[in-house]
Amino acid sequence: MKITSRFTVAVHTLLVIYLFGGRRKTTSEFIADSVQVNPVVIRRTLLSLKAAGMVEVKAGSGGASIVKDLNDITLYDVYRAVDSVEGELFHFHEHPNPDCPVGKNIHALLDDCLADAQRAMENELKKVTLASLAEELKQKAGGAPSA
Amino acid sequence: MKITSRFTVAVHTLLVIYLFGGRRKTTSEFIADSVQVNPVVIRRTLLSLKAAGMVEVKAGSGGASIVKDLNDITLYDVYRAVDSVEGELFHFHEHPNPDCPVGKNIHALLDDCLADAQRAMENELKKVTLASLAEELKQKAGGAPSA
DNA sequence: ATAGTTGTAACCTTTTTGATTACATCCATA
DNA sequence: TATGGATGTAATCAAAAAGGTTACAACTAT
Repeated sequence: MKITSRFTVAVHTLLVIYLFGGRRKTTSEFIADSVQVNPVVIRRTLLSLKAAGMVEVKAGSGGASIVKDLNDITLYDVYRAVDSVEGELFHFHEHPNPDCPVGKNIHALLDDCLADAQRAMENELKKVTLASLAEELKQKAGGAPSA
Repeated sequence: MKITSRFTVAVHTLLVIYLFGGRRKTTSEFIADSVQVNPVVIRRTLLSLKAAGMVEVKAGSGGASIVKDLNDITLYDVYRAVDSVEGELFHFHEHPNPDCPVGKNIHALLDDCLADAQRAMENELKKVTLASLAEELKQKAGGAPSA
């Protein structure tokens, strides 16, 4: 199975707000047009990012803005903010037979390994800040985006 | 989202065959009783493990046996054998708007990071051999399992 | 007041998993 | 060589999760 696209949608959302913030009113509809999903999906994403203290959303008048230093937001933070993985990454079969020596011990045998693997993945996400992505984006997109 | 339990089921299956091989006929039903899933699920698992060259299954008479040195089987090999993750671990939103500087570049920005994260997770799985798990299992289960 | 937005519930569809049933095929052996 | 126990595999089913979509109340700048 794959990790939900909420994660990449959320990163995309932050980058749109960053790049267009100030020059445009970054409404859910505007962002949705860049991500190409339903505006409600973006609103839900913004709620998560707001709960994580990354953005602020103007209720009636519209528009989102970033309220945390992008140097202090890693991909891992975004990944967590939108609950990309609920608890454990690996899905265990739930009722191994406790009357079998394998069934009785399989959890003890695997839990640590699997947790290590998950942690290794998450630690990679911690290495990347939104600031570095934003910087790279600016270079790729050229100094003055127009779309 | 979570990675399919096929993975932990497959590891469990191999360990049952290892621990009881020789003393019992490890049929799909016997293994299913330890894992606590439907025997057909085990048969499908065994087909995957067979295709990966890890086990041999006696068609008519029944029973599976391990045909590869457990030192040469890592958790990663099992993970691959049962297609735990099909391609990319992270699910990307599929149609970002190419007319937006963010939509146009989001893939280029994230693909490497996400691939690194996935690779880090998989590399952890490569560190663990079935032989080490089997050894640990023997210790935990005591020298002479009876169930 | 109004027009444009957000917050949020409700519902639907699609996809994926795994459970289950069913049965043809296979094979050791009695 | 008939048979009983297994496997291989297709066909369904149901449950869970993710997104898409509609709808609308509440909010706010003007």
